[in-house]
Amino acid sequence: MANQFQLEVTRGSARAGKLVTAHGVVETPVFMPVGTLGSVKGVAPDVLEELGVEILLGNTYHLYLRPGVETVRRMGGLHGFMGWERAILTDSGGFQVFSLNHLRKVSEEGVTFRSHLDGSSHFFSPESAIAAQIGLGADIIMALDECTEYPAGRERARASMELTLRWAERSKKYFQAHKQEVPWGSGRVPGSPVPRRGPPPTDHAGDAICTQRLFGIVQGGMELDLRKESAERTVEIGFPGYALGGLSVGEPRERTLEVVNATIPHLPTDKPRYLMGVGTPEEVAAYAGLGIDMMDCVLPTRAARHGLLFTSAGKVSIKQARYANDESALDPNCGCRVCQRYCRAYLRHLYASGEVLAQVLNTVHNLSFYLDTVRRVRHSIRLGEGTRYYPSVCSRPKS
RNA sequence: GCACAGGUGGGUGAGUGGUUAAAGCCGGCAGACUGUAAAUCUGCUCCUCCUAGCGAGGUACGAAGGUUCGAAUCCUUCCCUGUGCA
Repeated sequence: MANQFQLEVTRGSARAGKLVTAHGVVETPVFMPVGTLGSVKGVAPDVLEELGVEILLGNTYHLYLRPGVETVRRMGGLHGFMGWERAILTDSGGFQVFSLNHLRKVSEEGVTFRSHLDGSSHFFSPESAIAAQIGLGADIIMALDECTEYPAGRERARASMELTLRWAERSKKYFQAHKQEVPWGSGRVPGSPVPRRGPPPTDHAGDAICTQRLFGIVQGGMELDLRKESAERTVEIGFPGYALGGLSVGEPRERTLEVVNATIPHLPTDKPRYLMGVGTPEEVAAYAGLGIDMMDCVLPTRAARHGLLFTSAGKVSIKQARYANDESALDPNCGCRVCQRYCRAYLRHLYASGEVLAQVLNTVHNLSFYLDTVRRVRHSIRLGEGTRYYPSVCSRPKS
C-alpha cells in the first residue's frame, strides 16, 4: 500500500524505517538532495539514481514561476517532466516567505510575492500552494507555512506560529477536497525515456487512491514552549508526517538542537519526522540519531559548486593553492566515482578554470558523502552499533 | 625617414596639474555558504615598520631632465610600440 511509514527499528532515540511511496520505497533516516527547479544542479537524474538517491526535493514557488504548474502537470507531473521515477517531495513556498523577505508581503489570506525573475506579482494562499503541489504531483507535499525569521521576538514567534496553524488547517482542508486530482504516471510523452507505469492504484471499489500525502509543519521560533504547542496543535489537525520548520535560519547550532529536542517528544512515533533545511554531514547524522527521519539541505550541492567538499577528514576547500600539486584522492575513504578516479590537483584545476565539470564532480562527491553518511547511520541503527555514526550535533569536524 | 596614435600597478583599462598608492574589470590569495533570488557573496592583493590605524616611512604611471608650492597629468630630449605614407 502506497504512502505508509513503516517504523522498523528503534534504538534509543534513533529509528529506522521505510517510507513507502508510489514511486518507490525510501529507507529512513533519509537525506533528500534539493532539486529546486526540477534539477539537482549539476547532476542528471540518472546519476542521482546511481548514487542511490531515493527521494528528491523540488520547489513549488520556482516551478510555479517557470515553467508553470500546468506545463508540468500535463507531462505527468514532476516525475514525468524530469524523468525521475523515484519519490519526490515538494516544498510549499513557505521558505520563500522567509528568504524573499524583500519581495513578499504576508497577510492572513496568504503571501504576495514579487517574482525574482521579472518582478511580476503572484499570490500564494494555503489553498493555491496545495493546488500547485497537486499539479506537480510529488509524493509528499508540504502545507504552506510561514518560516519564522531569526531572531524573532516571542510575540512575533507566537503570531507566526498561529498563522502557520491556521494555514495548516486550510491546507489540509483543501487537500482533502482535491487530492484525487493528482496526476498519475510518468510516461506521458511519446518517446519518453521513462517507461510508463501501471495504472493508478485503486481501492477494492476500483476508485483511484491518492498517492500523495500532505505533511504539516511545526513552527514556534526558538521558544521551546511554543514549539511544544505548535507540535501538539499540528498533530491535532492530523497529518501523515510532521516537519520541523523555521530552523537553520541563522540561529546558533545549539539553539537548533534545543528546539529539535524540545519538539520531537510531542510528535507521534509512528509518523515520519522531517527536519527541514539541515545540515552538515555531522548534523545530519546526529539528528538521525535523535529520531529525525527525513532531512534536506542545499549545503552539499551549493557548497560543491563553491568548491567546498565534505570528506571523512573534514572539510576540504578544493580551491586552495595547497592542492595545486596534490596527487591524492579527494577522500581516500570515499568510494564514490570521483574519489576513485580523480586527484585533488585535477579537481582544483577544474574549479580554478571555471569548468562546468568541477561543479558536476564536486556535487557528485558531496552527495555521495551525504548519502554514505546516512546509509551508515541507518545500518548502525539497524545493527545496534551504538552512536559511533551519529555523534553529537555540536561536535566540530576536523578541517 | 616622415606623419599621426600611444606607452599607467600580474593583465586589461580609467585618470590629463592638487583628498591618487592611483577607479573598474580580470587574474591571484583567503573566507562564507544549512526547507537554493547563490556556477554566488565578502575581504585582501607595491615594499618596510609599528601602538595594526581611513597609522608612519619608502618606492611607483617607458627613461632622463625641466616648469610648478605641488606632476601619472604641462615642457624638452631620448627609448619603445602600432598605423599610414615614402
